[in-house]
Amino acid sequence: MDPHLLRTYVTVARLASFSEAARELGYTQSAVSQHIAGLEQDLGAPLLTRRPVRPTAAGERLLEHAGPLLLRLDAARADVLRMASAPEHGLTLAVTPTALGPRTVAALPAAGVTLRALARADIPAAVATGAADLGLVDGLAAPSDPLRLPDVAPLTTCGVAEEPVCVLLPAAHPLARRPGLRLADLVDARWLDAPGAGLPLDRLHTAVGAGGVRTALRYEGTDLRTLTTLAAAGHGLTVLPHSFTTDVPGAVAVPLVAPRLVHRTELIHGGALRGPAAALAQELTERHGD
Amino acid sequence: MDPHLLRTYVTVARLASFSEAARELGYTQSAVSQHIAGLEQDLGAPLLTRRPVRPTAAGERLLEHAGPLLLRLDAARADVLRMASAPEHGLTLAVTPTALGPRTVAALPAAGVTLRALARADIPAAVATGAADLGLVDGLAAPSDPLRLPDVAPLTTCGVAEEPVCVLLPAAHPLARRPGLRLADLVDARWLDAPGAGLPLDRLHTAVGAGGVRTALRYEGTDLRTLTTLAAAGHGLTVLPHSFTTDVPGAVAVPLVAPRLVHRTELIHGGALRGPAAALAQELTERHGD
DNA sequence: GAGGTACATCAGTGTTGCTTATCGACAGTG
DNA sequence: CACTGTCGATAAGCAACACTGATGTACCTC
Repeated sequence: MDPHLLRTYVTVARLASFSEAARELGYTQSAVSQHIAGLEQDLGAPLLTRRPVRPTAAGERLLEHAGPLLLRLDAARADVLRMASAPEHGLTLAVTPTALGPRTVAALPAAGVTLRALARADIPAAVATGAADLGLVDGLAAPSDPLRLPDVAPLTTCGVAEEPVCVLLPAAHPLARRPGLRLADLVDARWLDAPGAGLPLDRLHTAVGAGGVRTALRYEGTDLRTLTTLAAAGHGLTVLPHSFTTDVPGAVAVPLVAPRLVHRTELIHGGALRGPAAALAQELTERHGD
Repeated sequence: MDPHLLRTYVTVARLASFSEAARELGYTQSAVSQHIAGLEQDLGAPLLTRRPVRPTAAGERLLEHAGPLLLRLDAARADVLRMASAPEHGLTLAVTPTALGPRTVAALPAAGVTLRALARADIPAAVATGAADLGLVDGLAAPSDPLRLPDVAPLTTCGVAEEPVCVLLPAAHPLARRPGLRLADLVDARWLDAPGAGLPLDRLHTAVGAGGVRTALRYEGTDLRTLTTLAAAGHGLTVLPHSFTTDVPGAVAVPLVAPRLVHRTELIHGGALRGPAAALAQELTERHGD
């Protein structure tokens, strides 16, 4: 199970071609063929069907393992390398759109910051591999409850903010006048599924049961403005942290009172914080404590 | 970053000796020395001090990565190998002491089961590497909230039981007559820290703040009877699922009403369930649903 | 300072892992 | 139905690698 073999395996599976994978990896087609043969012999089972090239059942399973495995490997290498190298001057911050609340924005230093918006699931990986110095992830959680993050590497997380979550309803919605909403009131509603821009709905799923959250429209972009516009136009409900629900024309934000969920933002970083990253982390965490 | 090099690195670090590690791994001392040198050259930083042999700062960091990494690697190999081999007859179940509630015990088949009691953190690893067919892990969580498990491999989890948690108090304790307890009532109390037998206290930590849960006595065994005896004798409080708190002489169990936590048990398994493992998993999950 | 222990280094060698070259299987084409 | 191009498997050759065994060197003990 040499990582090199694993790497060629995943590229072969991705490209569905031995020769293409060889080109991409800088090997000859022969070498790739031998890699796969070696892996299959090592594991005692065929991993790919040939012609067309497609993973077998065992191959599918291996693919599920291989991604995180190679990611961790990269993360480990990057992490140790980072310790030896000098601290850079710039500061790169990996964030989700909804993780950048007003308080966080205020804490950013005046210059020298690069913001990198990523999907929620990619932020730990970015921090682990050193693509970002710090990460800000957000999500729904029970009050003072840590978020569930994929652990690609030994990372440190600490909460930096918690605020109420609101349901964004069109102004004309029958429930828009309510002071607070229970999720149970909304079993018949349709939701906006916007994994890139909004908050993930899976937390609502677990709270209300699998069938309870039905999605009306899926938005694959990362723009919050679009999301709120869609919500105002009645294409579906969405949940957002309170500070993101002010000034949305045509829509009303009603706090979600049950289940007791908060919008939680966590700062995540690798081992040793140095330079401007340390200062920002200090700034962000000192108020919240947690 | 060859896994072989990583493996010799961790054994050298563990044994604090090149020669000892060589003996354990079946290499010559020379080979081990070359492995470490290769790794250090690859990463561009010394990983170990010699005489005495001890990890450097970068080495410590690498150690944190190496364990999970090698574990995942083993898990991947075992998982794929399992798909190719025939299903065995026996059924091995990895459990924590408090995960085996009365309903779970009732569902076990009459014969052919091996129970393996492990530390909470080792159960995912055992299931991932195939040391056990199924795992039962428990812990404290918000109602209908999944547990936080270390992800060593792509595993499937599903809830099988939730029940109230109780605080076990000596019968003479001033709060023993209360119908229910809030964690806030217990800020002055001392706790039993029993990671092997009882439930982990870290969940209480997050609920009440870092300083709020102070431990009086640490018990490193895995025997629940000892734990309840210690609690009854006033050596500290402990939290247990309700069904484990009946018939404890000299102690009274009072439900914990705030924060809203339940004792949750989850079944965890690898990819494809076959043979008796599938039957048991079916039996355990069909009632609870989740 | 002699002896012992423990890690580093060097030379030698068998194995591995790659490349080039060739083959067989298959699909599209005239 | 042969012709041709593509794709993966296989064979042979060669260079690099990863071991072993022997030797070197630092440090600790007595």
